[in-house]
Amino acid sequence: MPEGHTLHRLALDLDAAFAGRPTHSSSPQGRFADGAARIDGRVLAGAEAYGKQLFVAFDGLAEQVRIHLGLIGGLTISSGTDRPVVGAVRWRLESDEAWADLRGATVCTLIGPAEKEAYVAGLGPDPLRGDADPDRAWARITRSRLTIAALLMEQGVLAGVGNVYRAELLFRHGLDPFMEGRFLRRGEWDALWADLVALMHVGVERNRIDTVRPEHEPEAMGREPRQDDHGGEVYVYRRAHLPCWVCGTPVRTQVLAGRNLFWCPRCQPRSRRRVPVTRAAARRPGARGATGRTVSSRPEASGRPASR
DNA sequence: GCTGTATGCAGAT
DNA sequence: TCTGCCTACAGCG
Repeated sequence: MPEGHTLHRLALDLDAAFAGRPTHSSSPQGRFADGAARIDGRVLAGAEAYGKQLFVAFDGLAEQVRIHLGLIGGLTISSGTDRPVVGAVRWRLESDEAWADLRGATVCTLIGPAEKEAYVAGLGPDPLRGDADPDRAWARITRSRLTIAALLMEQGVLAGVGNVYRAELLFRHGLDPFMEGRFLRRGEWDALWADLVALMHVGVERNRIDTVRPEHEPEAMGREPRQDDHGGEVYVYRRAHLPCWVCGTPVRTQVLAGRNLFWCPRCQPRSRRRVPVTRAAARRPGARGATGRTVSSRPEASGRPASR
């Protein structure tokens, strides 16, 4: 579920459902019992996302709830009076009209203002925030020897971009994921940032990730819409070995920095400025370039084929 | 019922 | 660079 657009959408939805209203908090699962007790009965002041972090403030309390959904966490908001506890609910937030359940988050805790400031300071610019300064990200990228694919997912470089947006963004701009950040041109970065801002705003509106251009939408191509848990229409994410919507070439996949990377080898041709195959990476059988710093010329020799 | 996988990240090694 | 965490769900038997 959670890339930056999910958290910003949740902040909006929490505000709409709870802001300005007295709330009741509990922790059926127990792991947020202390925090829930501190905020129980307070009026919710507002929710705010920064990258993949979600902060919830309450009237008369300097501390805020900090939530990070991790890979599998979810926060659902519902209305109505029938409110069964289903599964492991870390935090339940209720008003007279609405209720929200948090499950599976890696972080749900109360933090003070200084602590919040420290977390936010460690994040790169968030394309979904009006106060974002893309030059901060550019400064990191343009002097980095890491792959552009790895850099886009680095939260200290860019806040809120995850595995789907990074793969789709690189595809839309025809960029080799393995190109070193320092070889990205300023004009290319400006285009990437502008595209991210637009794509992620669409993500917030639709509450899903859609990245295909009008001419590649299912209706335009006469194909079935994507039917899986993501819902969104994408070019390469999780489409390994399937034909590229643009050129028909099978989409490729490879593990990079512990995550599955997807790209079209034809639409995103190899850059002469891609991360070189170092002697060490070539010699060591296990070397797979997991940091994004080095890359094996024969990923299938790594002992763990990407899939198939 | 079990296994594998997932839009993430921290901490150990 | 690897493992662990937390939950849900698809795919398998």
